Amino acid sequence: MAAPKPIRTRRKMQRVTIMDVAARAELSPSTVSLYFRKPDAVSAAASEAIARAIDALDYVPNLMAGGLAAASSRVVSIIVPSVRNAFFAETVATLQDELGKHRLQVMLSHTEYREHDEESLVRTALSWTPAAVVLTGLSHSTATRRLLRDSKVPIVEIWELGSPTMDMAVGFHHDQVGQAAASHLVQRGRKRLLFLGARLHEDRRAARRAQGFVETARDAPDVTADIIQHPAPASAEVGAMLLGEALHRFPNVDGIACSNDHIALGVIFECQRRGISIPGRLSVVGFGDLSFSAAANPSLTTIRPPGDLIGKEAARLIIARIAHPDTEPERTVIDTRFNLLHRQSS
Amino acid sequence: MAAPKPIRTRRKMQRVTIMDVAARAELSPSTVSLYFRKPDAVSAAASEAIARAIDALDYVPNLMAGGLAAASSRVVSIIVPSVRNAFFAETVATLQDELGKHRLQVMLSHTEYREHDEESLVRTALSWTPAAVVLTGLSHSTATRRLLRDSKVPIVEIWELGSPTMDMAVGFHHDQVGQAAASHLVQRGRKRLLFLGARLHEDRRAARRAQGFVETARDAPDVTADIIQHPAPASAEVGAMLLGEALHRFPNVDGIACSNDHIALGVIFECQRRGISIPGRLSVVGFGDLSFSAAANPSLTTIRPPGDLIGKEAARLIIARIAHPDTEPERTVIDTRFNLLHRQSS
DNA sequence: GCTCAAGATAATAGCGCTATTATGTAGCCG
DNA sequence: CGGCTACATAATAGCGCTATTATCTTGAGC
Repeated sequence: MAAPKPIRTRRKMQRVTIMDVAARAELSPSTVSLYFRKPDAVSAAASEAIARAIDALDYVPNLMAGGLAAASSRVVSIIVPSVRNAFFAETVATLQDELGKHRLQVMLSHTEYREHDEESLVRTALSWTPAAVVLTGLSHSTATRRLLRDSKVPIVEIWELGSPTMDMAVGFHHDQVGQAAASHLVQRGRKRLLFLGARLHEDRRAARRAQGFVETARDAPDVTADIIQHPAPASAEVGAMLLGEALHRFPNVDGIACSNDHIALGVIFECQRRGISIPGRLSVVGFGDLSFSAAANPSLTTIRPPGDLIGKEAARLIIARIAHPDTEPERTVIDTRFNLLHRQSS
Repeated sequence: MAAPKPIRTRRKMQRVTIMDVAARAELSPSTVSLYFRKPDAVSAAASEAIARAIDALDYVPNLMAGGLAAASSRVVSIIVPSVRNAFFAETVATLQDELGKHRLQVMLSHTEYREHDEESLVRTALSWTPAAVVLTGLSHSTATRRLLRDSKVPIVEIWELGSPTMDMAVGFHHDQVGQAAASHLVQRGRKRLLFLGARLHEDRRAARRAQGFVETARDAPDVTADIIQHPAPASAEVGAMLLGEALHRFPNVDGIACSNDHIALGVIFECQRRGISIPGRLSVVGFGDLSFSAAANPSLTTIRPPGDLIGKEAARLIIARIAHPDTEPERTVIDTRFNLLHRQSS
């Protein structure tokens, strides 16, 4: 019962491999591999021959093979609620730019604010043995935490600070944002305050800003504060609607903080239409310092979250961690703070 | 000279592999692999045993190993100028959502409007043997084209139509946008037209809109048209500045088209400050229909590019192509068109 | 001239999975 | 009840690269 030698017709890819390059350069595959990984270890003559061969053959390395062999990859997986949101877009873009300088690739996923989706996204992310994982916010399921912990991959949580942190974190305290807005309005002599918020049930960070706002406001003498919200995503139209509701329910409102500048812009537009003077009768504070905020009429007082800085710092932490894979990882928390930009609307 | 048998101490990863799962489920690795790739081919009993094993071991598949073995991956590489730009953010987000439904991952890269960077980005993209590559626009270097052609990977060019197309394309004609804006203003009886543009030297598509605008405008009797531009990225502030320059150089201007809504918003704000009536003395048309445009005061007439539709259609094409890898690929060009939204500003 | 270290290059054995082929096992037919 | 098919499972050989070790080449030092 002699086992017949099976003839395998494995699809022999026509792909140009490191072996082809080596053959053409009259060197071994090892040397070509070294050329990519540690160029300094290869002689000038060999380097040139390899470069010529690569060029002639139009060689494209196979990073999956490399990653498999090295049990690592230069992929950073980023999970944000949505890149449609200008805040996260800014951070993702900055991360992308900074990581790109170190030949790290960005793999992007959205939760669309559905937190329970995060686990499967993390699972897929880990399937690529990424160099790092970036998550938005601090609330993650137990399963997600376990997955990430077991993987031993560097983790950066962005855009929110508080407890507990998994590994590294870069962001700021959203309740402090609300506090800053409230303090500002109180300082301007406002007494009847409102927080106008969009999608607070899904956007935990906005909800924390709202909470910080009312708590601080209510600590001030003779000041009252409430929250008015709308379930739709933030837009100027929602802002206009919310102002209508605010005036209806609290006719003597004189200070408004908004969950972001889209809402605030809608408030400004609606006030123009209704002939309500800003900041004469009403002070308005936004959040975001979006592209239009400084140019608005009146220009919008707002709180600027440093989306770019968050991206930069997160990238810096990742790169530093990758550079020293052996040293005991250090838990790092970076508070980027935020800026209140006082303009005409308050 | 007997060769000593070398003892390899290859780092034996502690990673849970398909073999561990197989052992626990008392099945072969092949069957476990089949369970992932073709679940229907595995018996119910086996499936259950495998599922239990996966759960117990917290198995995370290694997609790099899988991709290497299968000579393919479920990664779609997307290259856009910048995700900071709301247009591309919208498309990227939609692509991400649609592709995600089919378990396709998005790898994202930015050119930052530096077209000569595209080649190296494409090169890296191809290193992942992606399922498809999505590029913005139609102008690519010869080397980029060759790389992509040789790779035989499905390609979708988005956000611009014209010649020549590499494989599939989804977008619209930007010169037609300019034409539509010009026709609209001419119809409204405007005679002294201007196109206000930001970063036209880098943003080819905006430049084509500008060109289409002046060409169409100048065909109309008694109508004159010019372009005023600024090298900075589009923002309301730049819009305000451009309006200042426009009034200075062409005091009798009565119709303005903008390279995007940020510019247009700046124009509106600046007109408010200067007491210039819109649309009484000046008609304004934007591009983009950004979040604030409908709520502006006056609401902004603008041309809406279907960023979400572009993403949806691109995803559809990719998914269709992947589903039929054998059939001869069909060159597809989808013209999504665009909408002129007539509002108060014109 | 010989030794030895440093610098280059090469040989080898996987990384964890999939595709392909092979084998086993019922179920059905005549 | 032998043979044949359909279905389920298993065995095997890579995919293209990297990490590790081994070997070869210089050139310095004495």
